[in-house]
Amino acid sequence: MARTTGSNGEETKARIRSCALSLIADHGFEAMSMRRLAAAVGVQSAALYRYFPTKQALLAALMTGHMNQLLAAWAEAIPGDSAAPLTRLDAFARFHIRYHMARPHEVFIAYMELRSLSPVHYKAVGKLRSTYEGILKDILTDGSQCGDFQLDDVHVTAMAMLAMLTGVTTWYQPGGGLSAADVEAHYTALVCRMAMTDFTDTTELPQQAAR
Amino acid sequence: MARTTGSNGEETKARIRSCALSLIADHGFEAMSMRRLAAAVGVQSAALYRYFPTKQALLAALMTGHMNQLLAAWAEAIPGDSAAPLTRLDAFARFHIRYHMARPHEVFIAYMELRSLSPVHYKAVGKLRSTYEGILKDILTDGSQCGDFQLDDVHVTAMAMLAMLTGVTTWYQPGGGLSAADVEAHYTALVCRMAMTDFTDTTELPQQAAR
Amino acid sequence: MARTTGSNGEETKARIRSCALSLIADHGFEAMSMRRLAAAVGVQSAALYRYFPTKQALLAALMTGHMNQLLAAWAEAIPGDSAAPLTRLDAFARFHIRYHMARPHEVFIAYMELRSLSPVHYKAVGKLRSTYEGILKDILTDGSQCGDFQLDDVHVTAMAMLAMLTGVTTWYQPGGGLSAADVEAHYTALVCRMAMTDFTDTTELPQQAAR
Amino acid sequence: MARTTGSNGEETKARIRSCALSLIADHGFEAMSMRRLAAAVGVQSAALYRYFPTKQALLAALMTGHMNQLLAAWAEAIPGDSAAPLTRLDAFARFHIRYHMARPHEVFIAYMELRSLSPVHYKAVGKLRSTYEGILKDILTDGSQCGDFQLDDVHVTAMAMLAMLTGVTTWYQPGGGLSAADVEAHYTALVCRMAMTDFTDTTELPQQAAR
DNA sequence: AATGAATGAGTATTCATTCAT
DNA sequence: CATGAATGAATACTCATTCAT
Repeated sequence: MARTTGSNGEETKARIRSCALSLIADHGFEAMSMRRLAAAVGVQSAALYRYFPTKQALLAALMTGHMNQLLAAWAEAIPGDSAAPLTRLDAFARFHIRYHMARPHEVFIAYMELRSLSPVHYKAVGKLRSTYEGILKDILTDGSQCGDFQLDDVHVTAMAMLAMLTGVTTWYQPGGGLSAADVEAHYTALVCRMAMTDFTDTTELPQQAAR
Repeated sequence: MARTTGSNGEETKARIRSCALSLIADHGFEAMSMRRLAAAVGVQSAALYRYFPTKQALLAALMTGHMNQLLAAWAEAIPGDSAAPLTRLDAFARFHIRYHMARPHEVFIAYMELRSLSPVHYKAVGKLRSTYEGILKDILTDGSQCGDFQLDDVHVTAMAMLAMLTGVTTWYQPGGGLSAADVEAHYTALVCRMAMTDFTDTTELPQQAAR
Repeated sequence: MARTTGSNGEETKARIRSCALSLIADHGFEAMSMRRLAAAVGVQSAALYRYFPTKQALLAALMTGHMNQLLAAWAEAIPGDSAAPLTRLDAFARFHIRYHMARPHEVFIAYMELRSLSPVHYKAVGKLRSTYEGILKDILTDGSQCGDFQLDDVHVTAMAMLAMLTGVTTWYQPGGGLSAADVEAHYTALVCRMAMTDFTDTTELPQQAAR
Repeated sequence: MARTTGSNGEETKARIRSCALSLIADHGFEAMSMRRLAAAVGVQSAALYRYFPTKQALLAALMTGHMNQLLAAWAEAIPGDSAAPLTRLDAFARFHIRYHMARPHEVFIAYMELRSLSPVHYKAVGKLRSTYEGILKDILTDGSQCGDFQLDDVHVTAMAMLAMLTGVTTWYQPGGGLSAADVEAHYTALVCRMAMTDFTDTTELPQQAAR
């Protein structure tokens, strides 16, 4: 036999992508076999190679796809460079949390499977990641320069904020006592506190408090 | 050949542990083959099985070992429950950052390979993890109750802080412009800001700022 | 390489079966490695798993296949329940000897590798075996009831006859002084003697003779 | 450590033998690992090699041991060459059944694991086996010559009798409706019938019966 | 557009055996 | 007399991938 009647290339490709996301999120990229993926999609494994030349290419497609969509989504949601830094920071935090909580599979994979990428793809995804980090760093730099924020180090603060925000996917389970909106509000508040400055430098505080 | 002259069980076991840490950190647990591990240790793969009955058992030993050492190290470093919450929070943050920056392999594995654990081991490690999280939560709760901290939600804040602190291992490279002491200071400051309250509730700020 | 030009699934499967029969008969099931089997068939070991999911499944297929063919062959050769018991017994003995001498490999395996079967398969094969034993027991029972045979115990006699008849494969080598037809005649005669009764009960004879 | 206090060579050797008999009977020789055997005995596997230089040697020891004991036991039980052939046949049958039913493990192994023997050991065991078969053949020959038995072929008859008698171990389970004495009586009767002649040649009977 | 048949390299694990102690 | 540490070869089985159809 050959072509299954009624089969359609685009549809199959989309099914492969979504099945792969589930399987990788559940078992990890290395642990997902092309056979299992094919079974989930409902084709023979040989058919997968019509759409993605290698397993690596599939992972790369998933990850760059995710990063590109993330950047595109931000471009749409963007409040503009002209707004006040705190407004922009708040918007960024809300956007990030909301976007990530809605796509736990993609996010998990984007962070966990970086090491499974071949050097070439790793570099490409790294670039997209840097672009995204740049958005936050620009906001922090602007706020720092105009005096709205007081930060020890823009880079460190940005990395800390992103780790914190992205970390939500590792513990949040919908259906518990907290709504997604609650989480979004709490995390956004924490991010803003981290940037705001109206309190004495904390590196001295403990000693004071210990007095 | 049989027993190598001068070979010693305890030593071999330690070498297996440390080689496994490197290899898993670099390639992931699934991607580390027992053959490659044996080669790194300098024995035949069959020899590994004298020390760890399965690959799973090796991972579990590594992870529970790490968590137990972490808890033991804290118990030693502990400033006592009687100190002021902010002092204790500061101490916790510094301890966590310092401990984790010194053991990037263990930390990476402890967070990345949870899913590779079998259910039984997963549960065991989960318990140890909760114990550690409990330390921070207790500090936050105490600070909240005595009014030193003002927090929206102890659990959310604790999770956010831990993700942020632990995240340092994903980007920090010694030898850049930042010293480990700088990073420790910055992160500790951020943690304290997240707990301190002497500025208006940020959930309202953005709207104000957007005016 | 991939698919060999002109390769055909059914053919490969048949070749696997027949090579497996030879190898198991020669070395035993446990001692036959899938590698050696693959080499005998002329494929890579991985190819075997397209046809039989496990080594166990291959053994089970061989053994149930043998038993089913044996039962089918009898159903075809059957002289009918209406014939005289002695006629039927003679027919059974001839059939059994002839069938077994023609398939020494299958027979040897069917008796020797029972213990290598997993419990599930063991039970299935056991059922088929009982069905076959039932054929002989029915003949003996009928002959006993109509007085043609005089038997101490139908079950014991049936077991004894089957062990005797099947045992031929352990020593008979074609090309010696005895033809297969001779063996068939001799064994059939022995079976009939075991069932016939026109001589004094032998359990008393030795004592008499010993007098 | 070295010698376990109180350990004794002869005792250990005997324990190895008896544990090996159980394990081989249960799982087969190939499936019994020296490790499992050592565990059953309560020593390290290396210790086994003090008593048997290889796994093969252990099997050979078990099998030649069994055959030698069998022959020795017959020599003791022997009723003498002067008795009447039927008496001697009866005695042989009773002896064989009794001896074999009492040692199912040894018997099972002696018949099932012949193929696991290396050529050298196979030949040695084969010789002992032939000696034992010779006992029966002599009885049959004597009975044939003096006219007490009428046999088509001494060799075929002997083989048939031995297969039949030995087969008892494959189905008899003590504790059912049949006592060991019953089985002995039934089998002995069958053997005697096979040798006795006072009924028309059975090879012609079926045709008659089919009339 | 997809299948059915196959490959070759790899997996974790187990084996009988050895030898320094 | 026996152990503890190790070996080297083997085991059943799985993998990503290929290619004729």
